[in-house]
Amino acid sequence: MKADLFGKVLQEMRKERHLSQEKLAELCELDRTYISLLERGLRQPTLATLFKLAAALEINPSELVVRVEQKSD
Amino acid sequence: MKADLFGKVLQEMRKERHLSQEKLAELCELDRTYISLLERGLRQPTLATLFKLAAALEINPSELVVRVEQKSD
DNA sequence: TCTTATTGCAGACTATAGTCTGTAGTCTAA
DNA sequence: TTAGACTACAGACTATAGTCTGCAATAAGA
Repeated sequence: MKADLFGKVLQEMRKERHLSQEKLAELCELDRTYISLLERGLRQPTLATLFKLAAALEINPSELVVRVEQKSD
Repeated sequence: MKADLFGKVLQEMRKERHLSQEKLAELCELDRTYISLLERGLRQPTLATLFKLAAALEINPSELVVRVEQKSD
């Protein structure tokens, strides 16, 4: 699994929902700069963080993972 | 998301495959004691670790997450 | 018994997830 | 020009993921 795939998925999902990094961070109670790190592939979320992000994006956590898998092909 | 759900799923999947913690650890290049910590809900894997575990269990990472979601209900 | 396989668990450690503060760059609208 | 919204990024920090070593407990089989 390439390190930056999740970041790309996260950014796509966030932009589709017209959310700023700051607004997303607020929704999932994470730091704004950490969202930036995730999107740039400089951090890997834990499973608990994945669930928080998915909830904020109103998507199933597993669906987020599916999108990462699809990018792996 | 309750902290120990993933651990239960992991243990179920491992036992279905008749793998010891040690063998699973070897397959995904993680420490045996860490598998134990995961199964007991004392650690949360990162996304990268989730992918490693799924590969060792010969299952899609997203399918692992689906099982955690199902336990959340 | 004894041995082997398996797992829990403690303790000390290293690597990285996640926070906090601040600065600078870009873009858009007034 | 300037002000506001957005983001990249640096640095120093705290919390937790993940490793390593070793010991104790249990169960199953010779």
